[in-house]
Amino acid sequence: MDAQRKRRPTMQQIARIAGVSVTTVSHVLSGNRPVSPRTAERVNAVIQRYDYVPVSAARRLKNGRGGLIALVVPDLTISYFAHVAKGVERAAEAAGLGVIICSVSVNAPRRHLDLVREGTVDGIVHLAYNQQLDREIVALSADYPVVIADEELPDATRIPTVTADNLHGGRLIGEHLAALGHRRALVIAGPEALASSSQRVVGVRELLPKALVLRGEFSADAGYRLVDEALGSGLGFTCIAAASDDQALGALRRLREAGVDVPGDMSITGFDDGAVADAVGLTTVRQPAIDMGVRACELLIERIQDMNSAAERPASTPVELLPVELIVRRTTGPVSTP
Amino acid sequence: MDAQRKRRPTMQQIARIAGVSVTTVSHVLSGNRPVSPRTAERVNAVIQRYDYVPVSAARRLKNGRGGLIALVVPDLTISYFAHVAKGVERAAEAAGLGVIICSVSVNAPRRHLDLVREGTVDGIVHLAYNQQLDREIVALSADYPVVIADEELPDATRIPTVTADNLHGGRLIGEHLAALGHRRALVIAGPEALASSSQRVVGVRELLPKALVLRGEFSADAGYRLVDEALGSGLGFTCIAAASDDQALGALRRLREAGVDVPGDMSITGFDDGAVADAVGLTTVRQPAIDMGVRACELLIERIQDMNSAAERPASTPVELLPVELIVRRTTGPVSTP
DNA sequence: CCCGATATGCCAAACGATTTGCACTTGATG
DNA sequence: CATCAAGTGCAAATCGTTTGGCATATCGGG
Repeated sequence: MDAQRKRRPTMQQIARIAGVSVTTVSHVLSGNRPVSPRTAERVNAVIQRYDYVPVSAARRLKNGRGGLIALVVPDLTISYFAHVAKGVERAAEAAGLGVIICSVSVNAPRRHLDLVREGTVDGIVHLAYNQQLDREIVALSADYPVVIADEELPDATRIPTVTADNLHGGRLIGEHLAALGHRRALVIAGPEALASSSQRVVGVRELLPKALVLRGEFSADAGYRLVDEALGSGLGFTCIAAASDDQALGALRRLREAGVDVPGDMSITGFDDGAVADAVGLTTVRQPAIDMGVRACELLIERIQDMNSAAERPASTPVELLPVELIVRRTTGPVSTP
Repeated sequence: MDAQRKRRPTMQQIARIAGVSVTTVSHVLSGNRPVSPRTAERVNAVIQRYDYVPVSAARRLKNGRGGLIALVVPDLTISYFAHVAKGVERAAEAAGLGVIICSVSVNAPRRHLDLVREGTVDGIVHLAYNQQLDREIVALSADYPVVIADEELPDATRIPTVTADNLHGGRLIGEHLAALGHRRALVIAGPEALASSSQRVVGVRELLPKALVLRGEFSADAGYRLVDEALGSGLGFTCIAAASDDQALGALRRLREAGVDVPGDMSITGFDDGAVADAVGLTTVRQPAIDMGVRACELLIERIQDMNSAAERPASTPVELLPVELIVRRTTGPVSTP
């Protein structure tokens, strides 16, 4: 029957049907030049009727931009990142932009950088995490709009950056534990190279100077393993401050296996306030994930405009810090006095 | 200083520098015509040196495809969906395709459908959830490559679909609870219109025919509210089978508040086996989220090829069912005999 | 009723890569 | 030496939209 595949109408055809020129149709769509209401209405009617959508590739090819930005995420299954993504989407939508999200692939970590090079997107928000990419990001940012979120890159003073106030977050944890009478703490930190983790540790130690620090990934497994180590070594401590909720979860599991009562015998805190924190009643620091996404997106939009207007770029951009908040739940309590 | 913005090289320039024609450069890239190894190497060297990446818009404009597919998700912050996304990405990468992810926006739910209409992507995997979009999806699928995942759409027999074996999952729950001696159950179902939820309920009731069914969203809040209702009405039951982990979580919270011991006084099960399930020790049914993503992506790739070769399309496509698995943890136990 | 101001529409040239038909140069093969 | 095949170049058309230059219609004021 219809061996003829239904073809999407082109702007030419829309113009012909509406009885105007392509120029006019284009201007109805873009609003770049005034069009009489009557004409506009007629054109719009035809567009509706034929469900016409302009081919984005043509537009992009012609004027370099396509109204699409990308968010690059290490791993979407980490709920914290997913929330940042939500924020980016919200802000982008408000600005009339589309957002696409890409996880950085293990096999081809640079693939997503090409998205901006090849012009599929106008700019990217990069959730830093993978240090191996840092240099490339910095290099890329010289020629294309890039914004860093969640992590402060060393030697990247010229890239707009937004992170949580990790230092203050650490202090909040420290104050809370100290106020409960704790003095000897085990701090489970993230990878050393990450500024966010280091800042948190610094904050905690301001209030608990004697804290012992162990490092590991942000995962639950790492938390489990490190607590296992610490217990094995017979180190004495009455509380654990983890650098992420996931680590805290792993720690909790290990403690449960060891028959340690939380918070009776041991207090424990996380960082992030993801969904699991609420589920298990974990005391933690809430990072404003959604807000972070929103701000990052806004910064990117500015950046795109700046680079396009060929304006002078400032020599350095301050890092924007977002406020954090202590959420007290059921895993922290007064130090036990046997 | 450098008021001159650095411009990305065009294929023309690459060709000139390498001392060949554009034709040759293009063929080196596409492999569409044999090129001598020596020439290819020289061209590739230049491409490397200048970090050349072809403008994707031009390619897409010329030959209609761009090697990019989209995954449309209701809400990425639901960890189950994030895992499906991971699977899609994995399969796409294996096929040399790029993946972009978009959450369906509340304000502009149809925005992402335009991604395929406007040709930004070659096809989409749609995680169904939002019934209001169902019709549009069905309509869209007539002209563009679309695959449905996770949910079976009514009247959509011509759209390739992959879901978990929800019926069997329900049976597993039912068997497990029945084997523990439970007879009177409260089933917390999802929205009625969703086939996945209905299937789960049917499965449970095969083994526990007397089960009482309440419906609500898949969220924790809904679980909390429904259990609250059930307790208030003084309905007698010894176990709760929720249609999602989140609902189960809400239910658990309400039970804790009511001082009901789990699993001593009440057993409870979820569905999904997301990260939280492990964290709180919830007995649940594991859906193969990642596998689902992989299969959906593979189906989409087939579909894209089929539609492109203008082949006859089969009148209907069978729904592909993925196996599920019961994961027993700490929230289920033998019925209490007072 | 005429004239300039303003609003609106049309034409055609880009944008950058792909692809096709044809011609040409090699080096190898019979 | 004739022939063939593979490798390569050239020029041109194409994809669909945008946009600057130019032509025309419409309107108010004098």
